[in-house]
Amino acid sequence: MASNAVFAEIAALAGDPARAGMLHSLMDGRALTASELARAGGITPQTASGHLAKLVAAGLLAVETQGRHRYHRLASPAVARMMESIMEVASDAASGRRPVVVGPRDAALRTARTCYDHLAGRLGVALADALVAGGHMELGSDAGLLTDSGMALLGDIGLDVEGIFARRGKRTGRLLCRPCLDWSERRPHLAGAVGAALCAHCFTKGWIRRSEGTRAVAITPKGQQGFRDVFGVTLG
Amino acid sequence: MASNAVFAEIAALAGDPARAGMLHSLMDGRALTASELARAGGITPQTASGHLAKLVAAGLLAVETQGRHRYHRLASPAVARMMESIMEVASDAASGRRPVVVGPRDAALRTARTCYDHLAGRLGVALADALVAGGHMELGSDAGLLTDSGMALLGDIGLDVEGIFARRGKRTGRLLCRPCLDWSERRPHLAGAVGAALCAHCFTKGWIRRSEGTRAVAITPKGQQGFRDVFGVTLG
DNA sequence: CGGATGCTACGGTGGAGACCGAAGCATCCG
DNA sequence: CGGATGCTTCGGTCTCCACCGTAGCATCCG
Repeated sequence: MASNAVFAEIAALAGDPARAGMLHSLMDGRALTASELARAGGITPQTASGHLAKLVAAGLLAVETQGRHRYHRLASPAVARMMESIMEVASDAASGRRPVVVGPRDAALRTARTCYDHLAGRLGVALADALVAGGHMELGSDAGLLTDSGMALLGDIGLDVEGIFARRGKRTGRLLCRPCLDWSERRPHLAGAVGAALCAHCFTKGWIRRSEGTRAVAITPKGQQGFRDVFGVTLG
Repeated sequence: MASNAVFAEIAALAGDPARAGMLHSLMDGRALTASELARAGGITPQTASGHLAKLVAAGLLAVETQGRHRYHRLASPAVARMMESIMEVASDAASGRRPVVVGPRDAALRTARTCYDHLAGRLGVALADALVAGGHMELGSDAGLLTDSGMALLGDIGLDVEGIFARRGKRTGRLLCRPCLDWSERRPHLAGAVGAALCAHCFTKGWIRRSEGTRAVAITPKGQQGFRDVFGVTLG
């Protein structure tokens, strides 16, 4: 089968430490310049340039030139899903070998971070738990479902729920949640179209703010209040 | 982050052509001997032995010794999901470059095959379509949902629907479908716990039969009738 | 226009690992 | 017991590719 060669090629591209580091740093959905990615991969710009050319040629990354900068981002949600699924296996492997030692530097990441286009970490898991507990969502290992009350709740805080379904859900209404295993909490959180919309909404409402040069996000005072009032979620 | 190294290691393991071939041949969920896998990877047994040792050590494969044979299988559904997601990206990449040339040898595979633990190919897609058309299932890009009538339908043909939920769906009932993009049809089909149960049921009922040494499955005359009567699905 | 910055192209070096042949160990069978 | 089969270990070869230094091209800025 010819598809086997392409499969191996894609996996091998993700399998180099430097490239993996670059891809990893793009998992928050933003676009970064070649220099920033070189730093993320721990290599010189000229080496990174070669790697980035390969990744773009293979369709893993999309690139956009802006002046003398070249901004790279993940080419599609499919690439992000691939990364997530590899992380899941890697997480299983790592936990099987060692009792999961993580440094204190990861504290911010563990509290709240973006995972491509949705929220992860303790915040992401807590939100998912709250939605389930409140009867707003059902979440299994393979799929998630937004209930009528969940649709109403998200509509109340100003989310354009119908718009999400119109854009992404071609053949049905109201589901389109997707569980995404959290590597730090080892519990599913809310991904998919609904997760992405909720995350974007938190940014525009000023509930969370990106931290410089990391996937971690900071919860603003306004966010503390919002998460408590709407979802009953309080994070230390 | 230390997790980055593990990530790269896992991806690199999948990124070698020989190992990719072996993993690919295990995607039907069966367990194969080291010799069979060597043939699948196009390498000698002694080379395969080294590869398999690495894959087992990394937790991608599980191994069971039976006499002088060592049977290897995918270690978990997570590994299968990882493979699928890489295939999805590879499929995107390949289709973007070439107009997708597939040989006639793949005809059987395109008609019906197993995808780890569920059905794929024209049969898999047709079943998913039929379930959606009949109002038995809703299927979005991120998730799927079995409706009440779908539960009844599967119960009628003798599927232990409640048992599935008891075993796999810890926190909810009735969803647990998962869409899985079909690389030949480029359409979602039915995966997840429900897809696995349906596939297993088709085997035990004698509707489909494995072909020797391939992921393709043959539809028996009994199956032709069953698929037509229950789902209204007819395949050439 | 001239210097600084961001990125890419080229050439050479070094190391990792995929591969096989030969040989050794366990298991099955007559 | 002795030959055959399945699998693994060891040693050596060879190819591939990640890496960087140097240099060149485009863009921005004073």
